[in-house]
Amino acid sequence: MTAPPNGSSHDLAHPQEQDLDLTQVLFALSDPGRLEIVRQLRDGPVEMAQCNLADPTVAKSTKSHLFKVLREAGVILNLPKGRGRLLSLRREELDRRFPGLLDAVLDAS
Amino acid sequence: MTAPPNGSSHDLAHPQEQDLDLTQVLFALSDPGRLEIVRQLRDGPVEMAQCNLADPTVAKSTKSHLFKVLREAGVILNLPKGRGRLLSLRREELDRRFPGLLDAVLDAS
DNA sequence: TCGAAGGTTCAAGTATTATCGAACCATGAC
DNA sequence: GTCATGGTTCGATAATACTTGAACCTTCGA
Repeated sequence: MTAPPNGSSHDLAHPQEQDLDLTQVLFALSDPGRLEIVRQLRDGPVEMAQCNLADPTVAKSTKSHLFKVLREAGVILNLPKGRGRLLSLRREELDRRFPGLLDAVLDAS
Repeated sequence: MTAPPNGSSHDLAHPQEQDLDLTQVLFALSDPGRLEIVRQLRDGPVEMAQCNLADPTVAKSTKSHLFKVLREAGVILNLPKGRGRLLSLRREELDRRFPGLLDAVLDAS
């Protein structure tokens, strides 16, 4: 097969802005580990490999799961970049859909 | 025993403002049923007996549990009133502790 | 004092989530 | 190619959370 499947590259599913659900977003943010991740993305995209949790003992499959919950809730974007992945907050979409929510959470002590 | 235990009346525990935890609050709000309750308290205190869920089939013990989660997270106040209970949002405390959060959640579509 | 209304708590079963190792896949470096 | 790096997914198990009936408590009204 010489023809590449076109747009292959492990593409993960992201919900559309219109499908974002408030309770799902709140749930995604309601875990300390996931919240920690979100805070790290506050100032811009971060490569997953550089995105470390306070607890260094957590398995990589567990870490992957945390990202999955955030992605499926529509909180973050997880795109392929080189041999790794680039993570970013879906700020604009979240702000449009739930104005003030993300800032309130990020600003909270 | 003629002497009443003084301040008896089924007093439920409520966390202090300083002990409110963001992730716990977010978790409490991340359930559709609980969110529904919180919305009903938006415009002021409501007696529990008048606080009904969309789904009328839910058992009273289940309902009680929903209120418990909200209370233990510090989202609502649950005080005795007559033979029932009066529920209210802990608005001021939540606003002080997590500015903008409650409004963002309540205003969300 | 008795009964009914309104709620909490307990115990037990069910469902959902978290966690991890192992297997697997893609990319870039060589 | 081959190998190491970086991640995802799967399957299993542990931990949480949800749901409910039963038992119980308190308050109001008769």
